[in-house]
Amino acid sequence: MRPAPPIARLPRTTFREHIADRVRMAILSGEFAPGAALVETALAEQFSVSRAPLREALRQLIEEGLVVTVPYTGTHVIALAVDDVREIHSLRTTLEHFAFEQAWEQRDAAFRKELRQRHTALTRAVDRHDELACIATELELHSLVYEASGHRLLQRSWAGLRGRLQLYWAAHHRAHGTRGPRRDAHDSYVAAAQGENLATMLAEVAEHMQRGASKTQKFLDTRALTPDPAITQEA
Amino acid sequence: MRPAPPIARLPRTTFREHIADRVRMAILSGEFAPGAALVETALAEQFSVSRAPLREALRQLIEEGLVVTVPYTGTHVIALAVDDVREIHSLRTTLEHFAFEQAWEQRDAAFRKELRQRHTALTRAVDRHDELACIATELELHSLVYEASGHRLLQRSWAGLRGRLQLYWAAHHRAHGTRGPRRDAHDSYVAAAQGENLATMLAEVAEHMQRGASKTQKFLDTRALTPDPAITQEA
DNA sequence: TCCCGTTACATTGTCGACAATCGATCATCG
DNA sequence: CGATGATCGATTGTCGACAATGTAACGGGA
Repeated sequence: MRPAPPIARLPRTTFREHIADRVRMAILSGEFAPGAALVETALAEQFSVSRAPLREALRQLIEEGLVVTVPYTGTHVIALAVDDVREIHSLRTTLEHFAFEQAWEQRDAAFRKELRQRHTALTRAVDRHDELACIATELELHSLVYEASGHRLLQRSWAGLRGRLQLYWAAHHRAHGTRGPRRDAHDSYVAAAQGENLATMLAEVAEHMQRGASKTQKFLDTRALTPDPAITQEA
Repeated sequence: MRPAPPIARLPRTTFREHIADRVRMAILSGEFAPGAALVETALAEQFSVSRAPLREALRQLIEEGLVVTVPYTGTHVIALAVDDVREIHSLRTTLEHFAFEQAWEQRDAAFRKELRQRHTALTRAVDRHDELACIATELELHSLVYEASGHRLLQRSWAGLRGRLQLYWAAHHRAHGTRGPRRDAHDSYVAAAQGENLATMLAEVAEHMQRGASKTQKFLDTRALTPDPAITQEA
């Protein structure tokens, strides 16, 4: 019936979703630094909405693991601890292994094209020395395999991990000055993802994560990451 | 000062958490069947609270993936589709593999004792033909390795999976009459978990899940699971 | 009979105000 | 001077009412 516009949903109709996106972006970009207090009344006024939709947006971010709130006391952006970063890397390795196993046989021309496109976007961000774009494009590149897997539950788990990863990368960037990957850091990753040997790809993923973990460890040796252990995430 | 009661937190102080627990239990026990509409005003009156804390509780359940809500239209308990069940089994195999890898070296006497206790609880539930207790105790048994892994992020992913698994088992039970595992279904699982061969344990996990998946397939061949494809979960 | 516009109802979204609780500050007492 | 208790401010929790929206029933016309 329709001329088939690629609009799945009309523009966001509820404040809650819009605000959740805004606050999430503010947190992940570092505008709200880890450990910072998020006051509902202030945020509500800033976004020109009532506290009700703002609270629901915050509740969503709580479930995503980006903020924590203590009843009657306050809400804070989480401050990742050392163990959390280790957990991110280890679980991410497992999930991305699984994602490639699921997606391997479903790869097609569109997959390879999209892979190259996202890799190009990442490379350009590196060339531009645009750290924020580096984080975004690198996440996009790694997200592709999760999308290609067609595994919704896996994508859900990845989404929970992705937020923390972005949060950590942003913190790393602000603290360490630079964080982005070397220009050729993903060449072997992309090449393996287009190849025909799954085992090679899995090994590449493991090595890729290992590089990230060792860089993290080196970073952590110089400075502590969490100023206030009380704001850390809990189980 | 105190006689040291093991109270980490005083009794729940906010309605939101209490209500979230109540509604979640009602869904998982089948009191609110898959696809059923959850009306905020009705639930608010049922729990004798305002809609504000009830909505926040629902928002939490949405993030957990137990209910979906369409703006201005309605909220429904999700109805698992066939693919969802497959996804549950495949992702669960991956996560439980990873959990055993993480927990393997940390197993101690307390772990083995707890393992036997939970296995005994499950066996007794089977003997009692208490299907609800079967579901709960089997989940408890499998949860042990996630707890023992000490991996909070992994536990978070498992929590998201666990709810769906319980939901599916409950639906399976109501539809198929019986669902509980055979009395000896977990003997080899528990034995391997106490053994010294990690590879054996991982194989046992894979086989255990395979049994569940095949049982599911047999079940799905006889009757459809999702009456209304509109209420299914989305990415 | 079928189609379509209209209307009414049900449900969720949003708002502003008030209550409950927590943390810190300050006064008081030993 | 230190410790203890009360007070105050700040923040979140909760409430009831109203607005926006979607769905379905209803009625009119071809």
